[in-house]
Amino acid sequence: MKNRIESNNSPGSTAIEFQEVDRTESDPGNGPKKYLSAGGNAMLGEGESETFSGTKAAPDGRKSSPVVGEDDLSSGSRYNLDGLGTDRYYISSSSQQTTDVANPCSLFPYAGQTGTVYAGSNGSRYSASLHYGSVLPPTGFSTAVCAGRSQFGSGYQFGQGPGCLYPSYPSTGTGIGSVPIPGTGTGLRAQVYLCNRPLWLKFHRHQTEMIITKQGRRMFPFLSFNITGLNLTAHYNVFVEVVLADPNHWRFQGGKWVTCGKADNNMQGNKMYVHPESPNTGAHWMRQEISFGKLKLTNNKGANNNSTQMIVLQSLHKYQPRLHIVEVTEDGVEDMSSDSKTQTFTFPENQFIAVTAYQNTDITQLKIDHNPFAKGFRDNYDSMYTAPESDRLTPSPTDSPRSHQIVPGARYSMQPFFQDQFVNNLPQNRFYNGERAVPQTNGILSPQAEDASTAATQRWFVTPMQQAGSNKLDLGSYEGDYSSGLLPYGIKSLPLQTSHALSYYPDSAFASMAAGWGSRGTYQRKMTTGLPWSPRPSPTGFPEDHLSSKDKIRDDGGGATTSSTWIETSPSLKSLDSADSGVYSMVCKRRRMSPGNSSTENSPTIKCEDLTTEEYSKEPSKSMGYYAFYTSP
DNA sequence: CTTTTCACAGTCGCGCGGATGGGA
DNA sequence: TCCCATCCGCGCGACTGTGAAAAG
Repeated sequence: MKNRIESNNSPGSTAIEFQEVDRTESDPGNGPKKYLSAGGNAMLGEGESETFSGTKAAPDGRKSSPVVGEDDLSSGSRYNLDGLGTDRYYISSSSQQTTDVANPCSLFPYAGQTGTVYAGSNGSRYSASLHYGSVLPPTGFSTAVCAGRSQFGSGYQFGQGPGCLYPSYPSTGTGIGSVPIPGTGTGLRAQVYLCNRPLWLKFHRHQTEMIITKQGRRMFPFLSFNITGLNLTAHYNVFVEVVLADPNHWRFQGGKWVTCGKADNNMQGNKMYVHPESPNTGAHWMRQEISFGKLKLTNNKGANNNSTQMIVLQSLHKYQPRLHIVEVTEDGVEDMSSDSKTQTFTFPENQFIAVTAYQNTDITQLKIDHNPFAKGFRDNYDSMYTAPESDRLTPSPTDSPRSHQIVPGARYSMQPFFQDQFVNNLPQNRFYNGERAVPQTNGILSPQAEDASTAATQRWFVTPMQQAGSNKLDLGSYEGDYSSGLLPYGIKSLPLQTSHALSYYPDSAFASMAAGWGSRGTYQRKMTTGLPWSPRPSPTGFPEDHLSSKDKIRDDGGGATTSSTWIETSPSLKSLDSADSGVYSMVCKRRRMSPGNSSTENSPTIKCEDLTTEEYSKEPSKSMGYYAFYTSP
C-alpha cells in the first residue's frame, strides 16, 4: 500500500508515494533474512509476533539479544569495523522483549530497514523528488502491508503493548562497514548511530514525553545521528519522520502511562522533517553529525508553513521517530534506479508520547536537568554540590558528581558527546544554534578554536581490549532493574575509571563517529603513534586528574595504559577543574517524585545508563560500546 | 475532571555599538 | 590620526517549564 505524501511547504514539490513492504533478502553468507517493513513491526504488540517469524538467527545459531555480555564487551569485536558482523548481536524476536529491555546500554546493532520502507509499487519509492514538509496520511504509513495484523498493522512503527520497551530487530548479517546492497551490487548500506542514546535511554526508561504546542516545541532530547556507509559522492536526502508507535491513546494515570482507547488514526498534518542540508553528499553526511535540533513538534494542524518545518502530532499518542536516508540525484531528485537507495532507521528509545503538559514529573525533572533552556528551573544551581554529601538529606538524582554527564553551556567541556544536546552553548559554533551538521573532521580548526576547545572537545576512544580489561560495566544489576522497570532517576553512579585506556583514532570509522559526539568542529585532535585500535596512554592533563580524590575513579586494570605521554594541558583544560564543580552542580537537587517510580530513589544499584552517560561525559571512547546504531541490511 | 492555552520569569546566544589597544 | 581587531555591555529574541485560567 502506498502512502501519498504531499508537500505543503515546498513550492513546486510534488507528491511522494511511499510503500512499505516486508522483504526477505538473501544476505550473502548469512542466508535469507526478513527485514522490517517501513511500517515498523519492530516493536511488536501482543499477537504480532509473527512479524518476526522470518528473522534469522545468527550464523552460529545463537540468538543474541541486545544485551551485550561481558564477552561481547570485552571481545572488542564490536570495535572492529571490518570484522564486526551484527549477526553476533542478532536480536531474536522471541527473547527480545526480555533481554532487550535488560540492557539498553548495550550496543544495539539494530537492523536497518533499509530499502524496504518506501518502495513504491512501481519500483520507485517516490513519485517525484523528495520535498520538504510532506504530509503523511494518518499513522504515517499504510496498514495493508502486513496482512494478518491488527487494524493498525504496519501503520505503526512499533506495535508493542505497554511495558514492551524494545522491539525485535532482525539481524542484518552485515558488518558495521559498508557493504554492497544485495541486488544492486553498487549501493552502500548505511549505518546510523544514535549519538545521544544514553540521554534518550534516560528519558525512555521513564517513558519519554515531548511537549507539543501550537507554535511548535523543539524536541528534547533531539535526534542526532552519525551516519556511515554512504557513498561518498552520491547525494542523499536525510529526513525524519514521526509515526504512531502504537494504536493506543495514552493517559497518565496512577503515576504511569496506561492505554486509554484507540489512537486517533486520522490525524492530519505533516509528519516529515527534512534536514535543511538535504540534499547533500554522502561524504557530507558522514563527515558531520546529523542533528535535528530545530525539529519542532506541534499540535496545530495548520502550523506548517514555508518557513518552518513542524511535525504535527496528537497529544497523548505515542510516536516513533524514524530516520530516512534517500539517495537522490545531484539536483535533489530521488534516484529511482534502485529500491535499495532508501534506507530507514528506527531507534526504539526515541519513542515518546506527545503531551501538551508534562505528566510524569521525572520527565520534567530530566528535562530541567538536561535541557540548557530550562536552566532557570534548576534549584540551587551553585550550591548543590558544595555541601558535603552527608549534609544532604536526599540524594540528588545524580548524586555522584561524576555522573553528571550532561551539562549546559560552557560546562560541557568534559561532555563532548552531549554537547550536541545543547544548542547555543559554545560561542564559537554559531551554526550549532540550529539544525546543523557537526564537523567530525580533524585538524581543520582555526588555532583559536582549537585552543579554546582543547579540553572540551578531545575525542577519546577506548580500545576494546582496554574496555574489556578494566572498563567492564556492571550490567547485571542494571539489567535487572531495567527489565523490571525499576530504573530510578535518582541513583548514584558507580565511580568509574576514566582517563586511562583511551585511544583516539581519527582515521577510523569509530573515530569519525565519535567525533560527532562532541559536536562542533572545535575539538582538539590528538594523535598517538599507536596503530589504530591500539592502546593509547592517557593524557596527564586530562581533567580527571584534577578531580578530587573523592571523585577519582578506581583504576582496576588500566595501569599499563595510564602512563601518559600526553603533555598538552591547555589552560582551558586546567580550568575544567573549576568547571567541574559547575558541571556537577548543574544537576538539580530538586527531586520531584512521580507516584509510579520513586521506590528506588536511593537504590545503590549501579545503573548502566549512568555509567554510560558518565562514560560519555568523560570518555566518549568508552561510550562507543553503547553507541546505538543500525546497520542497514 | 482532564486537557489545552496562555502569560510569565529565567537563561542563553546573537547582534549591535561603543570603548580600548596596537600598528601603520 | 586613522584603521583595524578585540573586548565588553546592552537589548532583543528564542527557548524553557511553571502555574493559573480556559476549554472541552
